Amino acid sequence: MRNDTKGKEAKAGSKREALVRATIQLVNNSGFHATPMSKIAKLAEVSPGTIYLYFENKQDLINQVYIEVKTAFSAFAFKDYDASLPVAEGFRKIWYNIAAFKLQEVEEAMFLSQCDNTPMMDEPSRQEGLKHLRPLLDLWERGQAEQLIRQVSPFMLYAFSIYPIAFLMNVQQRGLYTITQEHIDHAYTMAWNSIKL
Amino acid sequence: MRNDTKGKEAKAGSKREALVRATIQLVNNSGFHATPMSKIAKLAEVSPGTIYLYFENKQDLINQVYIEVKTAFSAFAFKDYDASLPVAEGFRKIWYNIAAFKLQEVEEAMFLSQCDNTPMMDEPSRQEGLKHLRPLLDLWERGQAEQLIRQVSPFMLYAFSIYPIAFLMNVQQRGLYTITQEHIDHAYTMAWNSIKL
DNA sequence: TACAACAGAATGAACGTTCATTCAGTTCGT
DNA sequence: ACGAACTGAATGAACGTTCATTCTGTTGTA
Repeated sequence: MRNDTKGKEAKAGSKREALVRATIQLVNNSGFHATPMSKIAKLAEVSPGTIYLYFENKQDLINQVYIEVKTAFSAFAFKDYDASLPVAEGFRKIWYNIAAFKLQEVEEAMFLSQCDNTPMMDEPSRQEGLKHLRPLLDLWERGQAEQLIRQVSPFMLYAFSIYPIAFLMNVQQRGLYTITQEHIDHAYTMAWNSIKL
Repeated sequence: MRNDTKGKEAKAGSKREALVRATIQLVNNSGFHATPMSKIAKLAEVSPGTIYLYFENKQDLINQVYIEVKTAFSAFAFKDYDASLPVAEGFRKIWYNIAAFKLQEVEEAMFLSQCDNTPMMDEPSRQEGLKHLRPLLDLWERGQAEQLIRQVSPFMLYAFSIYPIAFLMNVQQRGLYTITQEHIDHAYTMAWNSIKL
């Protein structure tokens, strides 16, 4: 009768899922305030009114999508990571994970990048999203204690080792540049050189 | 109609100038699509209709402001720079200039950062703004020829040495972090370490 | 008087959100 | 087993508001 392609889980969440996907896609192409709810509804093949069954309003929609994507990002970033790894190896693992996320899950990564660089997100949600980075901060602290990593603020470490990946993803997405595995390896070296002692 | 070669520019241009300033300030706080023309007019102490004497429409307003700010940025970035300088010294000069711009002219820098990270700017204007970086690209090329700088794409060099500054400016602006001269010197070392051979 | 700069009200399109209604599926009395 | 009663997800037209842009009249100046 209905979509039997998946189990019962597909039924309850299907509309909401479609809305989340549509939101990510449209916000990427036009930005938050330039994408009307009507367009999101249309792309999700759902009536405008249905959005309000799952989300309080437009801001709540964005906030929920942001948290969801950020959570997926963190899961990806710390996959196979183990806090008992030596600092250099742990960082390498996390860095490559993040790079893989940004280059494979482009839609989600672009969405995060836009949320993090514009006033469309409210501060509480932004703070919420920041929490997920804890393991990386801990790793850095340990690296500093062991004299392997520069004694500078985590903001600085992030700015020079992680943030650049977002830029590369952006230019690649605009078609100005194509990133190969070799580029990624170079990028990793540059990232590590900037933060290592 | 504008650009009168007479000396009355201060008066003739005063409304336009006020509009440009107001646009920068409001777009920084709320983003492009969330700032109505009426608010821009109010902050500039001008009537909404008057905007259309100086700008074709909202998009044209943003484009013009973008180009103007980008031009100011470039002038700042290459102040006292001389292409005959040794590579390392030339890069240091430009890097410190850019850092100074981002930390002194916060409003303008934030505006650029937002334009460069969202779909609010159309591609032609973006290309136009990119041209101004030529001298830096030339410097990097020379550095690569002299085996001083890694053999990677300028995008990569930019991502790791310049782009991070924008991140630091952003967190400082959000009040999460305060940047001192010492931080800047550390940041410069990190930037240089990431791109040098 | 003539003309450009300007103000502010007016306009119409587009938006976020609501709500009366429909519809598919489940429950329950028989 | 069967259909009437019920449930809540889903719809989409409609509403009030906001916005970019235009229109009309006023002011200042030569």
